[in-house]
Amino acid sequence: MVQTNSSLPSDFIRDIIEDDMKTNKYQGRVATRFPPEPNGYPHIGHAKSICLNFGIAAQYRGTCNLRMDDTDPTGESMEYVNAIIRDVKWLGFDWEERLYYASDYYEKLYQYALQLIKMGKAFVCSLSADEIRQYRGTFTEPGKESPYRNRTIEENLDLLERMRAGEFPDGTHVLRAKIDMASPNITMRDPVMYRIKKETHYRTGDAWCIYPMYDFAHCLSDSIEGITHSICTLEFENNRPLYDWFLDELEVEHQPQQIEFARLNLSYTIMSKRKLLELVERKLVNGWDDPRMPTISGMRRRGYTPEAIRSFCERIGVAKNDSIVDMALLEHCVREDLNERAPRVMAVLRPLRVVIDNYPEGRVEEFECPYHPKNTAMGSRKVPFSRELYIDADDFMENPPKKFYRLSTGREVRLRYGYFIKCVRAVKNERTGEVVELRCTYDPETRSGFAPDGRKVDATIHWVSALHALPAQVRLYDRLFRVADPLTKESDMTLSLDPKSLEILRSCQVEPSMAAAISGSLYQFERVGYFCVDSVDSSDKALVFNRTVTLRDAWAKITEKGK
RNA sequence: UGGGGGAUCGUUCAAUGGUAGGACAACGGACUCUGACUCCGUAUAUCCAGGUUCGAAUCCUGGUCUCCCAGCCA
Repeated sequence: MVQTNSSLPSDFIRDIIEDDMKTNKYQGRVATRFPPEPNGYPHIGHAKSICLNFGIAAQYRGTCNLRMDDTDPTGESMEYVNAIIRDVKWLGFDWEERLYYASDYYEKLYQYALQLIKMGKAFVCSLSADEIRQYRGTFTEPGKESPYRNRTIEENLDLLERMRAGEFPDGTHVLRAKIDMASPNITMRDPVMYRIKKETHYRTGDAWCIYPMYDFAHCLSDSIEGITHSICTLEFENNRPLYDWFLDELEVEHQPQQIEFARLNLSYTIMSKRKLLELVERKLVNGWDDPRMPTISGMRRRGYTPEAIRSFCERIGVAKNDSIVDMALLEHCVREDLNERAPRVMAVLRPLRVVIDNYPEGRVEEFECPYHPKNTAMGSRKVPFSRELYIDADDFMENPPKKFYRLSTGREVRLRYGYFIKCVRAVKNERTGEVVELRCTYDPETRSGFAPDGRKVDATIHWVSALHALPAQVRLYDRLFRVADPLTKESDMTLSLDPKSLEILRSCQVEPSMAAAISGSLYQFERVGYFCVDSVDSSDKALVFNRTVTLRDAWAKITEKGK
């Protein structure tokens, strides 16, 4: 059972379900489904739907099916099916043996179509796609009936069979429901049920050359599976009368109800599968699992956890308002989870050499450093200390502003889990003026991290021993887009991509305990952020880390304000 | 323009005729061997105009804004 909070969530959909339970509408049964089309990788928006559907099923002791809504061979593939299966599983949900495919219902759906024809409720239309569009009318004008609308049942039956048999080329005929060309709801103006597509389907191969449309296939698939609450997004609200129409006309024994909620939008990213595909195909990102992508696989590679994503999906709630959730909330959920579970280690991203003049050459000490400041159960590791160290270049300033209380010439700081050191001199590159090395002294009395004379330091900084540290590459990931809503107006999203969304640091130094780091494992680099071992490019010989998310940074806010 | 939805702190979700509340963000403070975590505190909202009512975010009337629909996509 997946439940991040102790309190059960409540929302308008769960209210409907509780009403249905009270009135015994489905004999107390709750059955949902998550119905992705396998034409792209699932993203965080899908995660919202997954958590909703599986969450509801678990809460009401019902079931949730995983169903591939694969009614259009164009763009669908097994690669996507596998990605979907992997990601839903990874998120922590279980459909048991109920993995279904709309394509498995093709024969049943075809029989339903025949039935509709026999009832005089469907007909084969031989208008071109263009003509159908023209006949459909507009928002303000009613449509015109197709001249083929009154074909006899026998003729329709014959034509549909021949469509199925492959006698006609693409686009020459479609099967349409006979409803009402004057309906103010355009969805009801004799909608297309089947089209001819002589394309190989990734599962059914060439067995079919006619494929059912969403509106026809979806409601019947739900009915076949005994779905009680068919939860979908807002844009299908217009389709609900049609969803019901097929089920009513065919007098199916089980009639599910469709309920619509607002899809997730997240600031600083995009959720359109088409646009995401475009980023991948144009190589503007490094594949579907690029850590900057809002895909589940991208977030996994970035170091986000299923727990964090589930917690996020619970917190954002479920409603019918169009909204854009602040990315900061997702990041908060990630930090909240990682703060608890990530072992602390020290890593220096932009190394600045420090020489401790009064520390004996060749001497090495080891400090016992806990992996977590509050959870002692996480244990500790030994970190070597020697005369030459690296600290982060950010932790030294030659002319520090008032509120900077890290290292500067003449100032003393504490090395995390180590000694107090004082900077006596900054060595500069004569040409560039850049500080290339710090000469410091240490106070041997401060080994515990405290001074016996009670003096205090303003800052504690992280470090690694130059002799013992391991080289590593660190990839600094940030939000993909510079603007909160990259798809506004007709603007090209490409222009909003943030070129700084990935910065690769190739000369980082991490403490030696990281030699054993396992692929995908998560760490907090103390005072810097959360990082994970890249699951694709990292190896024992060449460590590669991805920045999952920065730590909250009060200092960054201060410097930001100064600007 | 016809039809279908939606409007509550900066953002998001609640309040189902009876004190407008939570989370994130922001700001201030405490604590701190992580400028982290944690803790405490502060400010900020009912789209507008009428009406019903002892009492309206909620009910009624009229407006305004906004999203979705004219794929042989889902």
